[in-house]
Amino acid sequence: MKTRRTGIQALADAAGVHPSTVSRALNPRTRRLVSETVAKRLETLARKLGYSPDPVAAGLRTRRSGTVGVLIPDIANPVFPLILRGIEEALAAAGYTAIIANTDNDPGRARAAFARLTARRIDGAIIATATRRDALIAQCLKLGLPAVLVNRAADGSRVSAVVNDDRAGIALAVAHLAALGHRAIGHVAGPGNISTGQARRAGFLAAVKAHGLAAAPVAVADSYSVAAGERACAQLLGMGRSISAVVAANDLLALGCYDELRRRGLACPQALSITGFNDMAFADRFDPPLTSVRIQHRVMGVEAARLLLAQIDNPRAAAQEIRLQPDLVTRGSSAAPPLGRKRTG
Amino acid sequence: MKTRRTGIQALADAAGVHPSTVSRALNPRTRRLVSETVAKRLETLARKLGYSPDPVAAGLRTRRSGTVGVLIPDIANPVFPLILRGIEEALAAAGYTAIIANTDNDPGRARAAFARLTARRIDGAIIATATRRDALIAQCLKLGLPAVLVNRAADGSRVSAVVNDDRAGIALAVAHLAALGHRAIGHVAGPGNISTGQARRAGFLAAVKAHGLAAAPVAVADSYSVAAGERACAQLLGMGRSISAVVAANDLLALGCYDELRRRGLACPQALSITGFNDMAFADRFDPPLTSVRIQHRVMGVEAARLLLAQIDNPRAAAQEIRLQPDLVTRGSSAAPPLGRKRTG
DNA sequence: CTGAAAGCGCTAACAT
DNA sequence: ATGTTAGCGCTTTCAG
Repeated sequence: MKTRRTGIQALADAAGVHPSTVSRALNPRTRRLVSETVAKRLETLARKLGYSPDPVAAGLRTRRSGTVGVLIPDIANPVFPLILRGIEEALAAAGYTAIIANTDNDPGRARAAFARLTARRIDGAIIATATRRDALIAQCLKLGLPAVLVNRAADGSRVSAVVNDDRAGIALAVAHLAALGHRAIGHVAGPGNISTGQARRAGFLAAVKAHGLAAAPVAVADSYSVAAGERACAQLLGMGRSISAVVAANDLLALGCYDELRRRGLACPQALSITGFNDMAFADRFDPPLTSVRIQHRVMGVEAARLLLAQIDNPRAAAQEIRLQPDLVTRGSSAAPPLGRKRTG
Repeated sequence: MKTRRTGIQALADAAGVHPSTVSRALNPRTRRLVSETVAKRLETLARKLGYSPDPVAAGLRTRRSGTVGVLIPDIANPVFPLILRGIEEALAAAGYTAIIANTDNDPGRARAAFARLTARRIDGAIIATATRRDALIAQCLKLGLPAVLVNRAADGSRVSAVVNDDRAGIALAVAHLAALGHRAIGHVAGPGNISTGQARRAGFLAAVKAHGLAAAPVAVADSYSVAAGERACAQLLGMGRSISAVVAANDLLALGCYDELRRRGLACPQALSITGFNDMAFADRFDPPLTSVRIQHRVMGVEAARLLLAQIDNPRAAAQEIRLQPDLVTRGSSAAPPLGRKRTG
């Protein structure tokens, strides 16, 4: 004996009007089509009967699901929960629901996740997994599905994106180290096929040059992970170049550097200074506390959601890029270089 | 001129059969109602035309959305992303999609989030936000909505839950400290209205008694956060009881203890040992590395999803509780007590 | 301003 | 084994 959920029909009966009138009255967009008195009455009645519209049924008709897909490379990376918060906040305020999918940095999983999302008729996608030339982006474009990239951009800006000013961020780190007296700085770069990896690397080289610093060796990590950071750091230190600091392209890579230093019995920051990027949660708790480029995680999410909603409203609007300014949080992992230039190779 | 998405009708036309035949052929559950030859043909055709069924439209008819709501208290707490992974994995394998909602530990937000989820016609809910007597649980019961609690349980087991064996976990921590020689141990407890807070506290007192240890002061934190841990730790140390170790009810609280110790100029573990609970990501990176009770995050999520799916299939099945066994990860925050009994109050 | 009627894409009785 | 016929709950022409 399941009591039938009160639908638009029940309301119409109770109010003695036609269902379509109810629909019009309760939908903000069409409310003005109905007389004020009736609208008011229906609203009261709706509250009394505990009526709530069914967005799914409505979506079948309007071809709008009120949902947005969010692709995240790795939810265990503490940067993303914060971005998510911003996204959900802005989306919820507009009556939208986020459907989150993890890709584990795996293009295959990403494709599968994306397929499930489109099957669910998402109205748009926020993509945090983008590589510089990403198949998913091409697909969104082809499908005419509104999409916004977050944190990472793609080559050729055919799609909107909210990113950090990576070059500026890295410049802050390099300037900080230079001010401490470092003259030879290395870089553990992120993957070259991801915009942040590429931009931070370019930013690093530019900053080093701007400060007139010495040889600046670079080792590229093959993913944003602690293990990859450790490997890249080993490679960097194995180049036989004397450096007194390492700028890592993100915090996980920086932690990998910690590990490699420990393995070699080198103290941070006494032997080598390390800086990270993202200022992830608990970065201040690490040993040593990590100097890192702080980004506006939450704002990034909020802006991405805004951009997407705007694009859903007006699909033909031009793509735009929002670039957020980071700042530097100085902590214990960076200090003046050892006095005698130290050979670390 | 948007090319109309190929629907079941288009397929039917192309194959020269009736739409319902297509439906039957493509739905695993009804596939056996249709002749093998036709089924095969339709499958091929579907692939060729790039047809994919619309679960939303189907759901309108079947009253099943294929979605599950997941309520998380705080996605920035690193325990939850890991649980989520397990949930999504198991759900995706069954063709279900998770819709995640953050409540920020706020009952008001929880209610709102829950309302949005039910409006979306979720088939069930996984609740990680439960207090011991939770309004949401009552509501699920009333609505007949399948629900499973994860990590936290509720009083009275009217609903299924997947939890840790908290008493066993705390017992491991106490046993470890006792083995190191600690005779006076304090506890920073979690909120009393959350099952984990209550169970770990009870487990602590039981373990202390079982080991024949001395007076065991307890301070209760009003939330699972670093700040609350710091306050509770201050309270604990202010009781004027001499203790040499603190068992914290979770890792964030343990970090709060770190802060309070630092404020007082007390070294951990030299002056006071600290243990946490959850073994959150990066606990091994803290200063000092945190001894913590490790829980089976991912398994917890997987089992919760399983339980929920079973309940969706058979809504009248009895509630059951799965209790997972934790173990202890020993790190630098716990050591033998100082030789002369130290007065910390 | 409101009612009537059609239909979004699919599934589920009920035929046949 | 397949076709017929409704209809899920809502929105949207089109009339009046």
